[in-house]
Amino acid sequence: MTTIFSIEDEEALVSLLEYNIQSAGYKFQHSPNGYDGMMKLQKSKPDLILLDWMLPDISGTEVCKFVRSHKDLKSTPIIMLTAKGEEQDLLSGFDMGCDDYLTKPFSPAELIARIKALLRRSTDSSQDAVLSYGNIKMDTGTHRVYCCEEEAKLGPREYRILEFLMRHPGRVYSRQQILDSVWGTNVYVTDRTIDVHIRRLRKALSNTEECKVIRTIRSSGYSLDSQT
Amino acid sequence: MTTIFSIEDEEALVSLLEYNIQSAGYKFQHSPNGYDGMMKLQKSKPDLILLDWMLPDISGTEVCKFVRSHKDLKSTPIIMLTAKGEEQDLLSGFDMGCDDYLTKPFSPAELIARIKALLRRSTDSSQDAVLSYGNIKMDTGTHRVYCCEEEAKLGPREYRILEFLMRHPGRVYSRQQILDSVWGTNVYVTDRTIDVHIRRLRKALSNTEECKVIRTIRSSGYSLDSQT
DNA sequence: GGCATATTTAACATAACTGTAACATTGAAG
DNA sequence: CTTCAATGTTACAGTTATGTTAAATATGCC
Repeated sequence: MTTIFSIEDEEALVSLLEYNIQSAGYKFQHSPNGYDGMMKLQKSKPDLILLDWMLPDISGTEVCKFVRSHKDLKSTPIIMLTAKGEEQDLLSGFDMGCDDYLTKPFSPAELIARIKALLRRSTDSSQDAVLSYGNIKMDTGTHRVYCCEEEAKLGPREYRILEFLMRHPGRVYSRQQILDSVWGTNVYVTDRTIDVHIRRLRKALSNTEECKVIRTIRSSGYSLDSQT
Repeated sequence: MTTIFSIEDEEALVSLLEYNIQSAGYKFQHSPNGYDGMMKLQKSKPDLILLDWMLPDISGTEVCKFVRSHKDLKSTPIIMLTAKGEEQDLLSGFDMGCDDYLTKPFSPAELIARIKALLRRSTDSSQDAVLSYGNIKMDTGTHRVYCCEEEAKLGPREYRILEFLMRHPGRVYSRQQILDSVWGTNVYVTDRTIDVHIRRLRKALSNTEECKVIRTIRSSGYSLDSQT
C-alpha cells in the first residue's frame, strides 16, 4: 500500500493529516521530531514525505538534506509544510530538494490533490521515462523533448503543458483543465495565457518539417492530435 | 442549473454573496441558521454549500457532520467561511470534511474562483464515450465525428446538437427543447435558427452516401432516426 | 542590485461560427 | 387544385474565438 510519512510536532495537525490521508486510501506513519523521523524513515521507506519546516529539534532543511543524500530515500518526493509568513525562508528551501510546499492552514482537499500529483509524477516517470507521439519524443527523466530527432527548446510551462497533453494523446482538454493541471487550482491566470503558450509550443515543435500536432477544438480547447 | 446553498447569519454578507453568486451564473439559496439550513438542504440538494463557521444556533462543524452523514448530500463540496482568528479552531474542523475555507473578509473574486475550482473537481470524472448511431460515430473524448468512416467537420453548435440527439436516438425533440439543452435557458434565439443548424448538420453528415439520419417531425421537431 | 529568462497580459488581426432575413419548397387539409 | 403553414435553403452581416505580436511583469541567477 502507498505510505505517507509525516514528520510534524503539532498534535492537532497530526490527527488532521492522519484522518485525511487515511480517508484518501493511504497508509499513514508519523514521527514527532526530526531525529526520530530520520531513524524511522530508513526503515519505513515511504512513498512520500510530509515535512514540517519548523521542528522542535532540527530544521526541515536538515531532514530534507538527509533524505536526498540517503541511497534508498533519494528520490522520495517531499512536501514541506510551513506556517504563514515562513514562505520567504521556504523559497530557499526548494534548493534543498523538496518537491512542493503548503502553507498552514491548508485545506485537506488541497493537500490530497498535491499528494496525488506528486505520487503520479514519481510513479509515472519510473514506468515510462520516454513519452512519444508521432515524431515527438519526451524524456521525462532528462526533461528533454525531441521533434524529428532534433531537440526542441521549451520553457518550463511549455514542457508541462506538452507533458500533460502527451499523457492522454487525442483527448481534448479545456483551457480550464489545462490550467488546473499545469498551474494548479485557485490560480488567477487568464485563459488566454494558454493560447500564448500553445503558440510557443507549436513554434518549438515545428523545426524541421510540418509537425502540426496540437489541434484546436474551437470553443472546447486543445488536444495532441494531428490536424485534420 | 448549478445551485449554491449558503448558511450564514450576517445579513450584509448574505446579500453580498447573493449578488456575486448570481452574477457568476449560479442559483443562490440561503438559510440564516443551522437547523433551518439542514432542513432545507435535504430538499434543495445543492451543488455546493457555503457554510459559516459561527452560526447562531449550532456550529458549522455540526452542519458539516450532518451533510457528510446524509446519503444524498454526502459528496457535496463544502466551503467554510471563518472570521479572522478562527483559523486555529478551524484546523480541527477539517476533520469534519469540508473541502476548502475562506477567511473573512474575502474578495468576491476569490470566492467565485474557489467555487469554480471545487465544482470543476467534482465533475472532472471524464465521461468519455463513443456514441454511435447507424454509420455515425461520435467520440466525446477527442471531439471527432465520423460518418461512414470519414471525418465530418462540425462547428461547435452542430456538434452539441448532434451529441444531444445521439444521447437519445429516436426520440423527438421540439425546437424549444433543443434550444434549452444546447443554448441554455433564457437565451433569446429564434426557433428557426435551429433549422439552419440542422441543415448544416445534415450537410456535414452526407459525405459519401445518403445518410439521412435526422428526421423532421412536422410541427413537432427533430429526431435522430432513419427516414421512413 | 542588475541581468537574463520566463511568464502574463494586452492589443490587434484573422479566421470561424452564428443568427437572421428573405425566398423557395414541401405537405396536408379542404 | 389551391392555400397556408411549416420547413428547407441560401447569403450575409454580426459576433465570437483564436492567432499573433509586443510590451509589461515576474522570476531566478550571478
